[in-house]
Amino acid sequence: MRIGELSRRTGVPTRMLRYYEEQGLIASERRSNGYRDYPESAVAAVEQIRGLLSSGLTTRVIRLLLGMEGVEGEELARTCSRNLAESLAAELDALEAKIGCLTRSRDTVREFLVRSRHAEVLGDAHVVLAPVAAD
Amino acid sequence: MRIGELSRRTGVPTRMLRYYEEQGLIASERRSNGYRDYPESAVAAVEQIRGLLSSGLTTRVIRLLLGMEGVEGEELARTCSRNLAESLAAELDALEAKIGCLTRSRDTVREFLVRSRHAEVLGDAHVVLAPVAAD
DNA sequence: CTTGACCTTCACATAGATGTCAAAGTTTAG
DNA sequence: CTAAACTTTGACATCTATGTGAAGGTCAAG
Repeated sequence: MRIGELSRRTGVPTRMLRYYEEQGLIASERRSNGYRDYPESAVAAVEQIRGLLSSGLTTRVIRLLLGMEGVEGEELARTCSRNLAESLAAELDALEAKIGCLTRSRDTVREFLVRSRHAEVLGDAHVVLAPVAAD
Repeated sequence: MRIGELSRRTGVPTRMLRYYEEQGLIASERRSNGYRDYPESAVAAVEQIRGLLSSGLTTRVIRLLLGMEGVEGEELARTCSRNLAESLAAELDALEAKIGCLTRSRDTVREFLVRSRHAEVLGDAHVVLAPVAAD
């Protein structure tokens, strides 16, 4: 698909799609006329990138992460140097920290809303999932 | 404590501590000479702020979140307008999305490292916590 | 053939968090 | 008293992701 469609389907401006490509986060073929051509899978890829960016990861780190999806067996041992492994271990710790931090805040917000007399605004999922101990 | 100590204990530059105050994220008393004076609790507060910032939240949202910690009962009903509740519900969804996204990436990285012959770089926690199905 | 909706690259501007430095007051050690 | 180590405010720079617009090529519909 061309960039316009990818943009429509993901809600991401074309400007950003080109930027992500420049940063090595997504790839595209070129048609004879120079237009970019994306595979169907680009939609999911872009959505993931957006999620990670909005979670505070930089394009550099995201490139790192994307670089190791789908790598297996022989390939894996070859491409994963000791040094890369250490970088990744550090990133792993950073990810855990972020997850913990966001989770605590999520619980705070959820609880606040439940107790606020405005629980109506909560999607059904929340009220059911959080059997808050009675006051 | 004064700003220098808070900075040393949190690893956050004084420049940033003043910025967080300007953004309404932390508060401080002033000594007779004009120096800022922070309570012990500021250390934890700053650490939380750092975590949230590194997770992609803006100071605006963080201010929102911090504004509702420790609010209870009567106070709560009064301060939580319908409108605020809706903002918070939206933030809650955004938080869930980020958590999901980061969690998926964390699992990818962890699994990658486990399979990479470089599991040594993993803190003990990981290997134990993730009983990965054997190949 | 022209118009409108695409696409290309390139450049410049903005916003938010952060770095860095300057000028000046305060406090403590020597 | 003076020097060193704090503190204050304020200005200006930087980085990253993003907005915006210009100048021009491509293509399908009329």
